[in-house]
Amino acid sequence: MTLSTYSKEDKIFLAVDCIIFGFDKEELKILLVKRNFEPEKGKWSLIGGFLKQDENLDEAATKVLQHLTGLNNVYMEQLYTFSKVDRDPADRTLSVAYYALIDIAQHDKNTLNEESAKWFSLKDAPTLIFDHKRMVERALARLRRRALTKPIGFELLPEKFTMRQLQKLYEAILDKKLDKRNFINKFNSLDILIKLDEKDMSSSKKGAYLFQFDEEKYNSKVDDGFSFKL
Amino acid sequence: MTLSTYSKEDKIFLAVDCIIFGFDKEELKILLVKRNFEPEKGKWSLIGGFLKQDENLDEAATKVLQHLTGLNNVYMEQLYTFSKVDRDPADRTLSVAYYALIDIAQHDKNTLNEESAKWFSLKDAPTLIFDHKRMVERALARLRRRALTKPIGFELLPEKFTMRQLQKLYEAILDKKLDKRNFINKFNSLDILIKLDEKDMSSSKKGAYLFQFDEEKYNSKVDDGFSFKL
DNA sequence: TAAAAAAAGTGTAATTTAAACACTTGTAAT
DNA sequence: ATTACAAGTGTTTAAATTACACTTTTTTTA
Repeated sequence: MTLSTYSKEDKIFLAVDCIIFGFDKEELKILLVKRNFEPEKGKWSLIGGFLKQDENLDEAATKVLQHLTGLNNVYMEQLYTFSKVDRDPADRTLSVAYYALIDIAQHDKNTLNEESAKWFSLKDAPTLIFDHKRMVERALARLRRRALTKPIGFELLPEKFTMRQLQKLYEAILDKKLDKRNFINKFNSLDILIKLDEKDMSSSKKGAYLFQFDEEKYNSKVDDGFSFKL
Repeated sequence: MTLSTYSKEDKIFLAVDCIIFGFDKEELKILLVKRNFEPEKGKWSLIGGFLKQDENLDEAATKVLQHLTGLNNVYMEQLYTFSKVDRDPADRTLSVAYYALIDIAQHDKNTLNEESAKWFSLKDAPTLIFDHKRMVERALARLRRRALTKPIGFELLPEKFTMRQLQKLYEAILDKKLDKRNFINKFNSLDILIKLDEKDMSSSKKGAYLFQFDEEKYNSKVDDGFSFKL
């Protein structure tokens, strides 16, 4: 076994691109950047980076996220690897797409200085470079499936949220109206939320109770065979 | 835009590895090969190959499958990209895993000469090189999910099959016993099978009617909003 | 200060879907 | 003619999902 074991094979550039989802009151948004290098400089793009020889993909994606948002501990999942030969006109490059869910509010403070990054609602996002549009579509499809089977919605909300906010979130993800009572009954039956004594007064005179995801309880229920299913 | 646009970035070897599933009467099997090059020469491995500069991943995976099984038009799906830095001791290599479903019977004829390839039932598969075991686990998990929401089971069966064979297949995939009547009722209600006038006499004196997947009907139902759900 | 407005909060009945369950039929072998 | 073996076939019960409307709380305004 020598250093040249695979020396007859091709080596290829590997990019990591992130679809960063946020949620803002009523709708899903994605975070895009104005590309500041060629090719396609100045066009809107997913945020990305290249994979280094000495890091794995999760690390590369984490780095990209950390760099743009200043956030660590972000929910993140590998999505798909895009490999069309001419997807990047500059050079042969594969891209491994990741998607991430962040609490848009937490992020806002940090990013205001980032001139080149901007949140777009999914509906009116600009034209994206390369195959990034396909990446977003695939990410959205994955998010929809995942949201029904894993409690990942909370990643998009502040730690404390009202049932109404939670419902609006799911309505945005699934792109359909849900029945208020059925939604609440469903979540109550799952029994993974903590009802706080605090109320959110920002959206009504009466105020709405705040809830929190009880991750510990969720985990122990999972250990006992429970599985989240909306 | 010059040829050296990305010249400061690293290039990396990219492998494609295939988890090939087959079904043999009662159980799921995977096709493995004895690796005939270093490192780990002589050990059991998934079948794989390297990605060339001028092909995309699907093409590379198709080539791998075609080469080993002699089959074209195989059901195949990209699974996940494995990137641990030291996953291949010989050199830094990423591997994009694909899984494929083939009719084991169709394949048998072609592969008998292939000395180094062998079918193993999932339970008693040998130790695999690198991270191939994880790949198989992930493929199996994906197959289980997929089989419940897409009519892909048929890819593992001959064109004509009995309801009992179909049931055994799903039992193998899901690793649990199913009720005969409920299973048949379910498939009948989906209304995507053609009942033939032929019988299979190989497993009983009475003989069992053969069925066929009606792909055309399925597709047109999908166009009308139908979705397969077992 | 009574009425209107605005969002929060709450339960039940109807429908649909999934699960449990056992006997009869047809044919070859003895 | 009897036995053995897998094929084939419906109904009942339970569980999950869906549809649906009024009351509460508090502020604003007439």
